[in-house]
Amino acid sequence: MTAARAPQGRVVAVVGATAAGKSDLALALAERLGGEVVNTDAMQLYRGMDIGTAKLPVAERRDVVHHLLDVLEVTDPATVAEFQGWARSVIDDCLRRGVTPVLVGGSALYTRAVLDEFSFPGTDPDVRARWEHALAARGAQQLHAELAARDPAAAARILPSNGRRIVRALEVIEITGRPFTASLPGHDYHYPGARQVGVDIDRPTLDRRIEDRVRRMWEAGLVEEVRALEKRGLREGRTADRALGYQQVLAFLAGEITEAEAFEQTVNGTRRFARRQESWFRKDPRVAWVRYDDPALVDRALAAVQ
RNA sequence: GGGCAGGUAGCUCAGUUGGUACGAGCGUCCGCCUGAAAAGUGGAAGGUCGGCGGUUCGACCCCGCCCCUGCCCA
Repeated sequence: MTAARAPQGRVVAVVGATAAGKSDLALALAERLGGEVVNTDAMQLYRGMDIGTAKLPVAERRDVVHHLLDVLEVTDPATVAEFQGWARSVIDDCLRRGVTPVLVGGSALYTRAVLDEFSFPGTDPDVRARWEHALAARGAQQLHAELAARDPAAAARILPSNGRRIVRALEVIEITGRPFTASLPGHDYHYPGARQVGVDIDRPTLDRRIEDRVRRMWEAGLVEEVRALEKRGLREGRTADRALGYQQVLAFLAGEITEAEAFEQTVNGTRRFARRQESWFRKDPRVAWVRYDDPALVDRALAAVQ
């Protein structure tokens, strides 16, 4: 898992906000480079979650090989650490074959975990469960105080209200016996030949495209898709049931909100998500940005990854 | 034409028996993020309190007129 052992070769990643046009650009780049697409989207990992995740239909993949789509059941939890392993073996295999892997996906943490030097301290279900119960029973403030006693540095960086991060910090400290690193590592590529292209799009246009896309999802039968997945255990999922669109349709099917509210909440939630994605990708100085509506989009992107 | 209710942040609304608007949610903007990340989190910026006049030391809150919205009666 060290940089020295990573096979040499070009690795391309297409990043940016949802609905900006990443999938199309990645497909075009893969065609031009004779490469293969590698999904880095947490939700497109799920089998059956097609409409709501805007997964590129097989018929539109133009004979380009796509990896890491449909590898999980909706009842399976998705985790970054596990994904990192899968993605790296796919990428390493591509590189050994002399093929350029083209990563695409909106999950920024997943992309970075694969592309950068990023190692995870491990996990222990029992330890985790114990801290989660402690969180439920005592509250985030109390646990934060406990974290402060064991690891002042981590406590200083994690807000007292952020229960999830507090639990993970306590878990890591307990299983490793060492302090928890509460901040992200620097921008060091695990793959020396890595290049990132970002699709740049203005907010008003993006907001419009998001609403249009969600409307098309509804017309394409998102509600039916969710109903079918519900029978396969979507509700019991740890990760899949949180996906935008799915989460809202589940609430609608449970009678908690109306269908119109589910639609609206999906649009708004997706817009908020897009903003989070942008703030994440924007701060990575290695990303070369290309305008979504540039007539020479593909050529410019190609030039940026040479 | 008359009556009633209302016109406070981009939106939906709180609020002050007259003393510098404690505003809230949503939205917007900015940020954080190491095994749930389409998740989880923090902060900031926004208001001549419909308009004009009057009363008052002082009005968003009182009075008058006007404008706008909704409902009711003619």
